[in-house]
Amino acid sequence: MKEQKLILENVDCFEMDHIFDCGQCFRWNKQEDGSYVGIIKNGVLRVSKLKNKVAFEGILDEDIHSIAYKYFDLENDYNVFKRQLNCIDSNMKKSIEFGYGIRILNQDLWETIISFIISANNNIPRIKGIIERISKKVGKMIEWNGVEYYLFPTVQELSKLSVSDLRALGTGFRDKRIFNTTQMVLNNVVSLEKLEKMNSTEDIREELLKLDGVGEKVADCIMLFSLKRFDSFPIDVWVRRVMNTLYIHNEDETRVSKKDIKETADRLFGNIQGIAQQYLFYWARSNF
DNA sequence: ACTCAGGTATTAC
DNA sequence: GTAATACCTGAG
Repeated sequence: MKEQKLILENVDCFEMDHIFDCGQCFRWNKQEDGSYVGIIKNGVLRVSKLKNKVAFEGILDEDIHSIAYKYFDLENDYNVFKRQLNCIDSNMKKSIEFGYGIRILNQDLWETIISFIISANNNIPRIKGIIERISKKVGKMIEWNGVEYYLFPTVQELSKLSVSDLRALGTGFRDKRIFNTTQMVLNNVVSLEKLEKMNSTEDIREELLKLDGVGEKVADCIMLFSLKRFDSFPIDVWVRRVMNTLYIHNEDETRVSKKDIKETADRLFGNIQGIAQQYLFYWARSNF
C-alpha cells in the first residue's frame, strides 16, 4: 500500500455525482468539501474535481494511473456512446443531458457479486450499511489521514463468517445466499478467474446464475458493473417503469414482461444497452 | 400498524 | 415455462 496522487486534465464525461449515484456502487461517500472517498479493491481513493481537472489521491496497492483508468473506464470515450444513443430518440437525448457525466465503473468482481446479492429487495442505505458492517468485521483495515477504512473482504475472509454471523450483521434472509455463494466460490464450483476470461455474455450469465442469490437482474448488474458487459441490461423496478412509460405503454407496468423489455432494449440500444440503461435509470429515478 | 425497497427461491398449476 | 408467495429489516 502506497500513498499516491494523480491529476488528469480535460477529462470528458466525468461528473462524480452522476457516477456515484447512478446505482452501480455502494462504497463511495461524498465529503463535506464535495470530494468523494471510496473504498475499492486496491485501497482507498479520494476523487475531487475542478472544472475539467480530476484529482485522484489515495493509498493503493498498485499504480494509481492504471487503477484510475481501469476503474473509471477512462479508455472509453463516452462521447462516442452518446452520439450513438442521441440518434435514437428525444427521450434518450433528454436522459443523456441529465446524466451527462455518467461512466460505467469497472469494479471488483467478487465484491460486486456479494453487493448485488445483498441488494435484492432492499434499499440503498441498508445495502451500504450491510456492506460496511461486513467489511468492518472481516475486511482488512487501512488507515489514511487518521481515518480507519475497511476493504471488502476477500473470499477467504468472508468465508470465516457463519450464516448466523451474517444474520447478526443485518443481512436478513440473504444470509444463506451470501454464505452459499461464498462456499461455491471458495471451493471453485464457480471460478472467478474463469468468469473474468470468458467471452460470451450469455455464458457468463449462465455461470453466474449458478450462485445462490444471483438471479437475472443481479447477474446483469454484476456483468455491467464489474465485467464491462455493455450488452447486459439489468431490469429493476425503475428500468421497467421508464421503459414502459417511454416505449411500451402498457397501462399496468407491473404486467410488462422482462422479455418485452429486453427485446425493446435489444432493438433500440443494441450492444450498448447497458450504457443506455444507466442514463435512463439515473434520469427516471430523479424525475419520476 | 403498515408499506416499501436495485429480486430470488420455492412452490404450485 | 409462467404465476403467486414468502422473505429480514428499518425508515417513513
